[in-house]
Amino acid sequence: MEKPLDNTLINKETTTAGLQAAAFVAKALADENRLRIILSLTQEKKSVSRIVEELGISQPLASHHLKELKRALLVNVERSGPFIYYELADRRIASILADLTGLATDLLTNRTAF
Amino acid sequence: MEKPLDNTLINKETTTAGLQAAAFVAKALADENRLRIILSLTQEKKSVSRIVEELGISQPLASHHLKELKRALLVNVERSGPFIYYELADRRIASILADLTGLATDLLTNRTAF
DNA sequence: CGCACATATAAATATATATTTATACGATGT
DNA sequence: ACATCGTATAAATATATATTTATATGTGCG
Repeated sequence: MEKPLDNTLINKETTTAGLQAAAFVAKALADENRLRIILSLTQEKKSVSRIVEELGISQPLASHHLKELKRALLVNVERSGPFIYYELADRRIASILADLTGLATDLLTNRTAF
Repeated sequence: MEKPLDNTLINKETTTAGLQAAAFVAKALADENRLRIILSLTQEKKSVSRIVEELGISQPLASHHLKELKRALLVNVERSGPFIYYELADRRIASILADLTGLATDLLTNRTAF
């Protein structure tokens, strides 16, 4: 009997598909307003109007960025009466954002690990 | 005596500057070719021609993406004779790429943590 | 010096993306 | 049914970015 391949043990990040997926998601992270939305959704699920007032951006702009986040599968959407609530689709999103912010902050202040 | 503020204890990712920095770096991650370069540089520092042959992209294209990575402070550059070597500027870059790829792969295959 | 190689830059093009303004859609209450 | 609120979509514009092709710069060697 041959040992069956276990996909979870094949380095995901080495594959073309993996990097393609990563780039796809990274594009959704490559905008400050979307990062602000993600950070805001870290606390709890929120309606569009709530996000609009918290971030101080126009409603269509918020709507557009939420659409992008949804396209990248980073948020889930749920309707409740007239409100539409957005929530993060995965806990790791907040964690990756924190890591990214830590790295970026250090890079921009000359503090590097190597 | 007042307790002095310790910046390392103020959540970096909550500040506007932090998110700005994160978006700036995320932009550099938002391209598959650049992610392939980063992944390739995870192993060791490499010359442009080496990257070109490993990735199978044109030399000017590699040069352009390397310039972007440098602009985002993700790589350091070093000249040795006619060769120019690029290396990752920080160990966390590879780790964040791995996390991102893991998340993205799971999102695109419907496997979510929440 | 002149040639070959490694890399960068320039120019041209195509495509994508962010933002604003205006409008449409959908749900609720009267 | 109508008015209103919450949200989405459309259209217009501006800006950025990826890629290709052509050319320049820089280094080392005969």
